Amino acid sequence: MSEAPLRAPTILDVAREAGVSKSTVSRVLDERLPTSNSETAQRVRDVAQRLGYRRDRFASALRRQQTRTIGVLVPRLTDTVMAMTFERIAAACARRDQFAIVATTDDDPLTEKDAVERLLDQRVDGLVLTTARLDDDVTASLREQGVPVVLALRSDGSTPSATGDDELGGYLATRHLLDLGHRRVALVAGPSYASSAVGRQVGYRRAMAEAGVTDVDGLVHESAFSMESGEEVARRVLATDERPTAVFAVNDNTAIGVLAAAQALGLSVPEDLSVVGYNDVPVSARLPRPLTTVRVPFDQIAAATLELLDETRAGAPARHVTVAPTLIPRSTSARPPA
Amino acid sequence: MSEAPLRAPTILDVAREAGVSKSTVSRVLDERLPTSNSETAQRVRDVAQRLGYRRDRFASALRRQQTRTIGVLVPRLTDTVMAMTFERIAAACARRDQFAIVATTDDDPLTEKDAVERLLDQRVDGLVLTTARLDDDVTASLREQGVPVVLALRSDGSTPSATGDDELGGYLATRHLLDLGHRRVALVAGPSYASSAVGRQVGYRRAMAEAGVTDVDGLVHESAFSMESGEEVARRVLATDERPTAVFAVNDNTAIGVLAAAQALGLSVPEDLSVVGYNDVPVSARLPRPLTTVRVPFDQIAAATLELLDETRAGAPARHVTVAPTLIPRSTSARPPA
DNA sequence: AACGTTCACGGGAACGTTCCCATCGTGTGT
DNA sequence: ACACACGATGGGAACGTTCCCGTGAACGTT
Repeated sequence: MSEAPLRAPTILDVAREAGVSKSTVSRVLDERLPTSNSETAQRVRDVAQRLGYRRDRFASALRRQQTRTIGVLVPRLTDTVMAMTFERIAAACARRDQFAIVATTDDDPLTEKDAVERLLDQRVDGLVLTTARLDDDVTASLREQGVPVVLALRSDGSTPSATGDDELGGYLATRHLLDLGHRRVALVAGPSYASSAVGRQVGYRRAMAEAGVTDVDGLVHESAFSMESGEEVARRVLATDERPTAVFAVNDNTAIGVLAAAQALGLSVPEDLSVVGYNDVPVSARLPRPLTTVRVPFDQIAAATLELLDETRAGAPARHVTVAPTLIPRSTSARPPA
Repeated sequence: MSEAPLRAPTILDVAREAGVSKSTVSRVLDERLPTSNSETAQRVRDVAQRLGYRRDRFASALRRQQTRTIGVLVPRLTDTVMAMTFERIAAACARRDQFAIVATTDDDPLTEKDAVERLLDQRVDGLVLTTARLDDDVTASLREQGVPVVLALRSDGSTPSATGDDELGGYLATRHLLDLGHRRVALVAGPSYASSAVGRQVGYRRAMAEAGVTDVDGLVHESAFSMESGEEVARRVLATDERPTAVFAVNDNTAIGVLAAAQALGLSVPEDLSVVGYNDVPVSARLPRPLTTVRVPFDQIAAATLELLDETRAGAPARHVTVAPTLIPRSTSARPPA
């Protein structure tokens, strides 16, 4: 039998109770102004606290014309990389008293259009896209509408972006395999519309060239980012006569697919085949055979993303932040068979 | 050099352009009213479309006193089960012109308090909790505040809830192993504060009792829901003399941990040990040894959740919806060693 | 033809906040 | 003692929408 308060207390209730005007309350409670410690301010804060006042962000947003909410677009949240990225962005938002909302595109341009609309309907102050395609134009159309946009994880060359250094990561992964003595190192590459996949491939090629392996085209196999396609591609690649002794997969999902294919073909890892993934998603460390992979500092990317968004809103020129990944050697990489 | 419109068009712009009053525009565009096809209505809609009018949900929410936004609380999004659940809830929301926002608790009561506050700050119309503990009181305190709350995936006995039939699922999983001829079937149970874990254990015990295995207490081992704790528990359990020939793990993560432990101990699956998981997260089908598991219809749960939220808002008495899971046999379960 | 009923429409207040501006009291310098 | 500046305060308009209510036109009934 709790008596629910019929109406949430407003700034007027606080004002009346504290014996000041609503303007004063508004000023005291304005988080953007320097906090005053005058007697009045103290009293107002006390009263607000006591009444359980909480600002109506809708009234506030209506007047201020900004919502302190940013929208994040991801292909899907069941992709752990995307879930991690969003989680970190949301946490970074919380720290700066903002809020992050998310919508999924399912990698489909039509769904993406729709998702963008739904985020804009929420009147977000800015948009973070993790879905950028090199062949895409959503960012252009958004910029035309005056919506601040920043890319995370991927870049498109023009829009401000915060990404891992994919070329370095690709280089490190490949170099690790080369250092173990492998020469026939295959790349299960990602789709060419994703800058991250392209970058990793560039790193791979650089490492291979450095090691004197010049003819790599036959070793590079495009795939999607998924486990399914990783498995499918690997089944083909590993069935050939000139089977590679190691595979660098564009991400952990793909690597897991490769591992499944190896298992199915009766190859043991790492004795017959070394595998390196990318991203270090949580499951990677817990696979029956813990996966050698490249760890990306997602929280640095998240933090940078929000800073870039601020800059963009302030009209600064586009800037590109990249953070360095590190190789995490585990049990799926070893010397090649003799 | 695109000339960004300085100001988004408002209802007044539409009214002026269409030669009617703002009231009329508001009525025509009110999605809750039956859509009129009068000439005026047509014209207003055309103009709105042409000007690119989009309703300011902040002004709207301020006046209507409801936001068409619901808040979802999950432990973490990197848990694929939670990501799936949220994705389905968000999709169901989109279908009914609502929006779902999410906050994470990291399974920590303090963080949870904070997350709830942040969702309430967003003035959500209702809250969905996937974090309910049987020993908890957040729901009570929320109800006192007059916030509509429903539970998903877990229940607490009193709050309205939409869950899978965990007892049935536990029964199916265990029965599957028993039918294969196993008798020493261990349960890596989940934490006792989660109704889902408790339900699965009840189902397990029922199946075991039916099969005439009476003394199961020594076969039940509590764990958290994580891969880590699955591995840790399994390392202990599988090292004993009276080693079980099969393990039913409370969820897929735990099962993956069990698989890792088996690998580490040199046991091959399913020859030496059968393993069954729960939830059928995407990775399960793609493990080197695809995991036998129990599939939960998450979209039915999501849809039911939103219906329950409506009911709760309307003041209906608490109702509990459970949906039936199905067993998905894959490669980690087989007859016990002879 | 007078009347009541229905309906579409418009004016204006309200939602809760912010912010511009005017007012007032205090302190400072001359 | 006076002019002036400055800081704290309060009144009121504004943000864009919804919704109550009043007006008048159209229609049907007697």
